[in-house]
Amino acid sequence: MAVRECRTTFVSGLDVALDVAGGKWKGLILWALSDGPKRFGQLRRCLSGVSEKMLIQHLRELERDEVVHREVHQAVPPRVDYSLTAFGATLVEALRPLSDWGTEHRSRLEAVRTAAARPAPGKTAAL
Amino acid sequence: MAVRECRTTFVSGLDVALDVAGGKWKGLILWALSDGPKRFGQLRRCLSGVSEKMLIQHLRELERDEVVHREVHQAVPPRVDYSLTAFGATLVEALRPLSDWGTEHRSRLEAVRTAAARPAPGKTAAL
DNA sequence: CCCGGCACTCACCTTTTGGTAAGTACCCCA
DNA sequence: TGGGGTACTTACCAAAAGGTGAGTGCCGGG
Repeated sequence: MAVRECRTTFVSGLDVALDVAGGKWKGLILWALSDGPKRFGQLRRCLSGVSEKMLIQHLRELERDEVVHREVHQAVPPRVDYSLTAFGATLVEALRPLSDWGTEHRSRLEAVRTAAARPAPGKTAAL
Repeated sequence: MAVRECRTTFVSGLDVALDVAGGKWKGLILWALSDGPKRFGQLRRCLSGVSEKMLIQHLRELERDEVVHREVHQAVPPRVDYSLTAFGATLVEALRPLSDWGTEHRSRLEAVRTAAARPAPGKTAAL
């Protein structure tokens, strides 16, 4: 009830976006698909380390959110193609600055965290 | 070993950035501080719903990553000011497009998810 | 004199997230 | 005949993230 200490408007935009793109593998999936449509098995091989369960789960969520399109080809061995929708492409674009930021500052962050992890390196921590 | 099915370069930029800004309240904290320095209690009131534990934990991580600055004023009632560093400001900028995207498409996403949540609205789901 | 606010810290618990491993149904190839 | 590839589903588990509530020391106000 105070005079307004802080801005509360907006706020949630980030939550919304991270709810869509915030899974462990979603960025990778989006990125892989921004290179062109891929089949399920292709994606699995691209995202080395991902389990089938997580890959499908994330793909289902991305499909529900209409950022990826799933197309089933009725064929002898099952064949499913995943691709970015136009909407998905806007998300990838919105993600890019953040990705660039991370790429640009990765080494700085690593250094800073390493330094923070060991309390007494050699010099006395002045304070 | 294949001819290269997909791009694996980069990738991690997003992971790095989300590791810094990806907590439940970090976006809110960053946003609140981008409006100007705040005291601990002020932040707590701004981010209604946050527990003290999470607020401190996130602030400590942001401080370690050098995106926020913590300044203790030796005073009769303890007084601590938190502010964005210049580095933190670059992160806020990188976050903005994503926040804008979320704000812009929130209602679309809500609609799509509501529709996906109820399998049979009125029409028989053919299949 | 006790209560509340300041800025925390700590122990414990629940929820969410991600991972493992197995099974399904079908087909081709050796 | 059976092993591998296709695209999944399911049950169970572990780890991480987040939340609750209490305690700390010091002070001013009612």
